[in-house]
Amino acid sequence: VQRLTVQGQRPHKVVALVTPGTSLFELTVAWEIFGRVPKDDLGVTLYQFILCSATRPPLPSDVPGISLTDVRGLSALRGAETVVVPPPKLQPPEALAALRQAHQRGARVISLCTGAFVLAAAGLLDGRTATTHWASADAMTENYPTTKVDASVLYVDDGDVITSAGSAACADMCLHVVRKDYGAEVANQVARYLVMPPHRSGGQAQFVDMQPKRIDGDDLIAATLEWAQRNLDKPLSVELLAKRSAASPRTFARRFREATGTTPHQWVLGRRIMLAQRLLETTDAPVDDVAMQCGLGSAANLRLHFQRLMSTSPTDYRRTFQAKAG
DNA sequence: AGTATTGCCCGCCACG
DNA sequence: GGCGTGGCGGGCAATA
Repeated sequence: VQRLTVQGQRPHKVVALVTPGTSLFELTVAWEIFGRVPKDDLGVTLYQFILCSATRPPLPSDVPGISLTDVRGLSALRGAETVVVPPPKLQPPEALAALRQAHQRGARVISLCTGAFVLAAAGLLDGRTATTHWASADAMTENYPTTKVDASVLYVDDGDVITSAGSAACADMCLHVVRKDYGAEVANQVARYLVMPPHRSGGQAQFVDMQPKRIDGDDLIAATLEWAQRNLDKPLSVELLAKRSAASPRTFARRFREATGTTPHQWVLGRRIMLAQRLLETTDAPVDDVAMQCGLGSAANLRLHFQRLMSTSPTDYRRTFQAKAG
């Protein structure tokens, strides 16, 4: 099915399917990331965000005293490019039918937390991999045996259907969607504005991507990044990285920015500081040694960048961390 | 802390 | 003419 989004056609229409008792936390996370923040260079919003329901407003939410008033009917799903489904788990049959119809028409459907049960009830998760809140993972496996439930990840991207795990993971997933729609740079801007990490630290696979990997040159960049990550102590000039990616420095820098949202040098710098953090936390190595091991050359240089990115000095960072740990 | 030098990066343009 | 690439140079951040 062809995605309805056309390059350059803005804003992308996001419709949240709500019901009495809708969970405000997840709904407002989606609203912040899609509805409020993303803007292009001219300050124009990149998403249009509206609510619709099978029930006429006002709809009570899960928070006492707060209800939803500006809610349209199910027909609003007809123009949706993306449908957002927050908890609770249950929706009336006509909502399920409308959801199914929107999906068949080509809309992307994304669920937040236990909203995945609504997708499952509509049959959208049959034979697919999905995730939901860990506390409900067993219930989902029992009720929908053809769905493979992976409770260990933040979200599962199956292309036209994306599911996210509990509460805060919704933010990671929504950010992932922004990245897919408008690129890493816009996503990073949103993350920075909301003061959340652009991608959770840790490095291990925290989301499952069922989409076929792109086969173009981005794989070469990815491989180079991985290599650079493991060799942070060595000099990592743009020229060197470009050579490893079999591209000219200029082209490499361009592709790099498209893929990561930053420049090569800034990315390397960020990784080096992350490594310094780890070394400061887990070893007693002198600051000079830490600086050498993460490729920053000298303690003075490490201090400079550490201060700028972390707003503390390396020794202070180590002290507070060790005080907490010990 | 101040200075010199290196290297980055981004706009611009030519080329295929 | 559109599109992606590669090279150049000015301005400036990063390093020595």
